[in-house]
Amino acid sequence: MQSPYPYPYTASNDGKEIRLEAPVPFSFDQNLSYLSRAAGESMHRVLNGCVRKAILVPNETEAALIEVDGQEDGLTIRFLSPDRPQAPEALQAAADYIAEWFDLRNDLKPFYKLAEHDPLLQPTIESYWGLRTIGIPDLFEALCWGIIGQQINLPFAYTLKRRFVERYGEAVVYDGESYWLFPEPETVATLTVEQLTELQLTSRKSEYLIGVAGLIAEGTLTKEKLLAAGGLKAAERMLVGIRGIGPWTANYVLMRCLRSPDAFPIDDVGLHNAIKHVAEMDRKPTKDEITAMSAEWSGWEAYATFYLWRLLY
DNA sequence: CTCCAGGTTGCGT
DNA sequence: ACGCAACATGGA
Repeated sequence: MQSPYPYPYTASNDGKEIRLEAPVPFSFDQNLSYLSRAAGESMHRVLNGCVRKAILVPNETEAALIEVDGQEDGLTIRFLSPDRPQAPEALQAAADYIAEWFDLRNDLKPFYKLAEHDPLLQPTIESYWGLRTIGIPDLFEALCWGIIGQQINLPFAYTLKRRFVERYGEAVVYDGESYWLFPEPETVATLTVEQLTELQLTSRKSEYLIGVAGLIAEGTLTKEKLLAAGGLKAAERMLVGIRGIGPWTANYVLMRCLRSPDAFPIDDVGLHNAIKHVAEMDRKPTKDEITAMSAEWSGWEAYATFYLWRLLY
């Protein structure tokens, strides 16, 4: 795991738009298609071939609403709100957010090379050429989403997230639509279990969310500490030590937030179903079978998982 | 009605 | 270390 560098961008003359180059393989359409797939998603909105999302930028009290458009070789990010030229820090923050969101810092060519010769992955790289693991750059959001999604079906998980976000988050309103910011850990840390069970989260998940919020609010748990832990396994141990975070959630977060290409949520039932489907099995694979099938994915388990998920979701 | 969902904990062998 | 009930509710 490497520490992130400022992602390069070029700014337009009006100071409201930036352009990022994307490394090959990249397809904006594939990534937009992924972002469009979940009707219940509350953290972004796909409109007219673009995706809109509210983000926080440094030195501003007001959240920004950005619109991301793209082509085969890059992305364009426009500030819709506030509608004025942006400070360089805000432009850089948007560039870095998008680079994390679309995983522009990982070079996928080695994954494509190994996938070409892999019976399970070969069909996926043809169908989804240029798809990147769409991320969840905010650590608290990634952990909450992992916890909320534990052991329930995906549509219900989206419903619970929406209730949580719309109750405890803040919104930027634009064109009559609300664009939500994820609730702050400082806010969630002070909630009671009852305030979350009202939303139909289980009392256990409510405890987990409040606990994780506290760890992040007090600075005990940060992305920087996870990145500095000393590799994937050390970061995983750090996460699994937290109540409510098991191996699945830890690897899910390492994959979608810390951008570890070798994170591997091997217990994931969606992965099991995808393998059953693509390998034309009449039952789900055992853990040992998955270990055998994934032996050649070494270093790219996260991408293999994400591409296989795409077959089902 | 039954079974399964993008699992984890805590307690029992 | 490994097995297993409990958690709780929605959707097929």
